[in-house]
Parts: sequence; structure tokens; C-alpha cells
Amino acid sequence: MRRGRPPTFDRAAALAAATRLFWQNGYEATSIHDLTDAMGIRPGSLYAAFGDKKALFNEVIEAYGRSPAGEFVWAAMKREPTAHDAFHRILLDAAAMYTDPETPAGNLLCSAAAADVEVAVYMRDLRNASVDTFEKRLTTARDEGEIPATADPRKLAAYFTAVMHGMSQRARDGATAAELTDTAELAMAAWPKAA
Amino acid sequence: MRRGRPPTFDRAAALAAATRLFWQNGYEATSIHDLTDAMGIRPGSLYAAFGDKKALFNEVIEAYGRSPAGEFVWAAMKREPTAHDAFHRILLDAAAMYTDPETPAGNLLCSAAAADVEVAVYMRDLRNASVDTFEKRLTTARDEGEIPATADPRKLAAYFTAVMHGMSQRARDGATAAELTDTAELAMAAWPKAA
DNA sequence: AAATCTTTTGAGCGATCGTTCTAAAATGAC
DNA sequence: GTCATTTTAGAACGATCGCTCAAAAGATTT
Repeated sequence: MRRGRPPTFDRAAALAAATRLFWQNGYEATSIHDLTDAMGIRPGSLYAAFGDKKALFNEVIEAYGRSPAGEFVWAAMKREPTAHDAFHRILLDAAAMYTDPETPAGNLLCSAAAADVEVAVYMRDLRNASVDTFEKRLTTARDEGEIPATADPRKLAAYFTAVMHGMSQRARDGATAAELTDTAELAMAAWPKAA
Repeated sequence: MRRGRPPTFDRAAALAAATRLFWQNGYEATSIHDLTDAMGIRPGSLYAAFGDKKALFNEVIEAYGRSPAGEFVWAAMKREPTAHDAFHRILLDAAAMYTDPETPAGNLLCSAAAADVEVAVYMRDLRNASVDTFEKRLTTARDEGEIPATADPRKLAAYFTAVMHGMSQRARDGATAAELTDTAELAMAAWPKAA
């Protein structure tokens, strides 16, 4: 059996506590002291279990990406039969997720602003990735004839990304689920129609 | 004449340098050391001229609000004859302003994330103010018959605010003026049409 | 020139930052 | 019981944070 003193804390629970803090306050504004307090451990344990602050944050981002709050975009892409339904679902889910009272408001990738260049680039790339994801789905929709050949997948992808990120900011600023749902419905007006 | 040793630095230029730093890096990520370096002064002079860091930031926000980058929304409201033209102009101007190579990307009020509660609330209120501003203009447009009576000024105002803030985020993430202009045009598809 | 007033300078304050280290505690192996 | 191993607790490291202060410097007034 495994030798040595056994750990006294739940690693997953500690990671969840760290996620909440980073999500709420951002990367630099969350101190190691804040983290150890919320995670119920001492600095030595944190560094032994997660490396350093940056490694912990990376792990938080990864776990977030696999959680419902970070995965709903891909989930909608898979489940919804048409591109229209997928984007509609994505925006409606965003309205609900970003205002979920169980979690901090908005999208972690949009909220947890980081001054550290390495972390900032990492997060920016993840945010930009949604443009490519959206574009691919829209290109498929155009090729399959769901949207007109004149529609521009890249432009639409950039637009929906901007709306989604704007909704995150609105949620951070106190927008309700109802308000964001209305915004989502209005945003769908840009969906390309047959000429 | 005024007695004592005369100041050796241009207050407005120093404020502009501080604005650029806060805009680029945010409130807490900009240190007094960064500021004194960029402004070409020593801490004592900064505190004598501007109070403390928070007061300097407040002054930066105020100056920003009177600058083209902060005032273009109200300018469009005044100059454009119709609400449609005003919102169209606002989004197009945002696309240009947020990607102006002469200034940091995005909107200072969206970019300069602050952990300090007082500063965060101050900025959040300023961001939220645009919803009310938009709503008033849209209500007028509805009363005057420019948009249908069934249109909801509040929902539209929230939508345009989300788009604008999303465009700021996109600009921070490297979106070009052309991409944001396309986003602006697509966003106008939500403009209410006669039923 | 002397006195007065204001600004500049640069050191340095206490607090907090991320991080490391040492010693005690708690386990399995022998 | 003794040793090896791992985690714990808590002090403490150097660096940086926002900010202050005493002394020097540069100007006007008398």
C-alpha cells in the first residue's frame, strides 16, 4: 500500500474552491492566502499538490473546460441537428450558465483577467478558439445548404463570439437570466436567410 | 506670481501616460512604479498632483469619458437624425475606436478590470449606464414611430450593450477593425422592422 | 542677500505578494 | 519498536505593493 502520511484534503474539492475564487476575482487578485483559506490547506500542501499558482490556474482552466459551464458550446454542437438550433441553444445556454446562482457570474475565461502575459495569452487563445469552432460549424451548414451560399461563416462566427463574450460581461455587471435570454433571441436575428 | 518651485512636468501629458497604462494593463496590474516611470515623475510628485492611486484612476476615467474614445456614443446620439443611424454609427465607431492603433485595444471601461471593490463598482455602473442611455433613445424612437410599438426598448438596449462590450473583448483579443465592422453590420439585423 | 513657498528627490515605511523550508505528525514496511 | 516515506503546520524568505517623509532644489517676495 501507499506509504507515508495520507493527504487530509480532497483534491477535487480543493480545485473546485480554487476555481470559484479565480472565477470570481481573477488570476492575480486571488492570492495564495485566499486560496489556502478557501481550500482549507497550508501553502506547503498547495505547492506539493498543484505545483505553483500558475500550474494551479491551468488545472482550474482545464477542469472548467470539462465542466458544463465550459463545455456547453461543444455539447450544443453535437446534440443539435441544425446549425441554427446549435447556435440558438448555445446563446440560450450561455444566458442560463452565465447567471447560474451556484457559480460566479459570466464565463471564467472572460472574467478572470490576468496581467501575467503567459496566462493572458493562454486565455486569449482559448477565447479565440470559439471563433474557429463556430466557423467550422457554419461552413458545414453552408456546404449542406442550411444557410445560403452568400453567408459568410467567418463573419458570423466572429459576431456570435462577440455576442457571447458580451453576454458574459453583462452577466458580470448584474444582468439577469431573463435579460440575457432576450439578448440571445435578438442576436439570432442575424441568422442568414435565403436571399 | 505663483511662488515656490514650479512643476517640471505637464500634468495633462502625465495623465495621458497614466491612461494608456491603466487602459492597457488594468487597475491593479498597473503599479505606482509603472506609473511614475511612464509619467516621468517620482512618487512624491504623483501623490501631490493626483492624490492616491484611486484618485488618479478616477481622473483617468473622467478624462477618458470626455475623450473621443469615451464620448462617441453620446456624439452619435446627438448627430444622427434617426435612432437607426445612431446605433449604426455607434457600432461602426466602436469597431474603429476599439482597434485604433494609437490607443490600447478595446474600451477602457471594459478592459481595466479592477479587483478593488470601490473601483469595480464605479466602472460597472458606468458600463451599465449605456443600457439606460440606449433605452431612452429607443423609447423616443418608438414614441415617434421610427420603430414599431411592439419593439422593446429595454431588450434592444441590453442587446446593443452586450454587442458593444463583446466587440471590446474581441478587440482585446486581436480582432481587426474589418472584423469588428462586419460584426457591427451583422448586429444591426436585430433592428426592429415593421410587423 | 535673506526669507518664504512649492516641488522634486530618493530613501524607506509597513503590508502583502508568491514561494520555500524545517520540523512535527501520521502512515506502511521491516 | 524502528525506519522510511509522505503530508502536515507554520514560520519566514526576498520581492514588490501603495504610500510617506525629510531634505535638497528652484522659484518669487521682501
